[in-house]
Amino acid sequence: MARKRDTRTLILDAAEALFSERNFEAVSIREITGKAGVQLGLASYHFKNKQALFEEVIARRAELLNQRRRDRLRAIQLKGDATVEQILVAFIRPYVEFCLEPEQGWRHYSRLIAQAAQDDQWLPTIERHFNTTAAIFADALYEALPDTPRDAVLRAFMFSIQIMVSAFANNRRIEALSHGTITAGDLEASFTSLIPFLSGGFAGLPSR
Amino acid sequence: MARKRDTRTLILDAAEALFSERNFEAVSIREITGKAGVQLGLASYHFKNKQALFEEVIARRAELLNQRRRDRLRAIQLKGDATVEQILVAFIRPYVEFCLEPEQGWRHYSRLIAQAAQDDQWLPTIERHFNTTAAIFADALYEALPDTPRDAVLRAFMFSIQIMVSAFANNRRIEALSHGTITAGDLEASFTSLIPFLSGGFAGLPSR
DNA sequence: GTCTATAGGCTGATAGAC
DNA sequence: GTCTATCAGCCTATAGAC
Repeated sequence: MARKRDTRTLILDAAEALFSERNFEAVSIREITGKAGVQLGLASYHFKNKQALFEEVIARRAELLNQRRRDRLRAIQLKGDATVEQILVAFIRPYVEFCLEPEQGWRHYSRLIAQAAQDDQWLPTIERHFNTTAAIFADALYEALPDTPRDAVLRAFMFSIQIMVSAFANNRRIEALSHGTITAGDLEASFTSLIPFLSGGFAGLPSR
Repeated sequence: MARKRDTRTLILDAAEALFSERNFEAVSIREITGKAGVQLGLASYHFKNKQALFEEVIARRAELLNQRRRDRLRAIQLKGDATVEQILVAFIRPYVEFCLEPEQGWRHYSRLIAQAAQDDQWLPTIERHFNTTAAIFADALYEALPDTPRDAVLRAFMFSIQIMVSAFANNRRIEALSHGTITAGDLEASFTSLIPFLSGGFAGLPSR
């Protein structure tokens, strides 16, 4: 018999799943607690209010992801000068690996991040959790591309983050345009296309 | 004295501006009619309901954008074989030019599209208005890259659309990471970085 | 920590006078 | 086409019993 997860976790999991499908405003607390199978009032008891619940969903997995990314970057840097491609893989591969876990949590999380990342309302939250590690990767890219202006490198890195985030958020528009040849949910295939595209993008930047 | 725009247009403009800042669900009809300076009931009179109003906001500018893009592509193709970079410019440049107009409408529109593009709820609407032209550009890219698998080209095109859309949606996260060196609202600078990055990305795709 | 009940407010949509 | 008034439903958040 599966051990009963505590109420807090039940609510967080349900919120994560629902917020990954729809906006913050489009999901009600009643819906979350309903899906979690707990009473309405418990959401307010465990997480002060709706906004704090959303932020806790973001916070719950952020540090684990950041840590995995930094570990991977450090491992590469210990072996010598890191290439742009290696740095990108260190940043993106953990995201894919977590999403590929049989449990659905990370997949929901990645979709949720995709929408939070472009909603001004959550910009402070996103920055608080992800900017420190993003800055470390930006520095690594500056080092790998000493002859490219920093602004150009940073812009390219932001482009990369945006594509990564949306590529793994199951954007289904590609299915119609490919007449069904491509499946949006095939994350390994997306990753395989993504890396050479991004590496090529950095290679295409003008030098100083 | 400025000629008074009709109520329909007032409502569409106000809705466009508000929906560009916040989600469909986060904006109320009262807020829209309030900003437009018209009575609440008029929104339902002119546009059956909230959903239809949102779709009309998307529809209003879509065909003009598509037409400009196709005209530009055709002009290039008449001069000989189009390069990947030329095709990308034909697709993206009209978007930038509209956004640079002094009137704010297109800027709001571009932000609105950025969020609608990744909300499953609006996928059918986005596909209805934009897939025909997107397919034309995909075909042009296939021709320009005959030795690259079509799936890879299409994926790269989708990456490009995603970056374009988010790059011009004023994502302000780059401002903190650049310590203020980069301004998110500088669309010309974004465009200047974007084109070589995307061209390089296509160049980095594996050949058959 | 959990449950019930409810307060208090805002929502989209409409009916009907002008 | 416009304006006023209102309905019925849903929302978040909380108070208080257990």
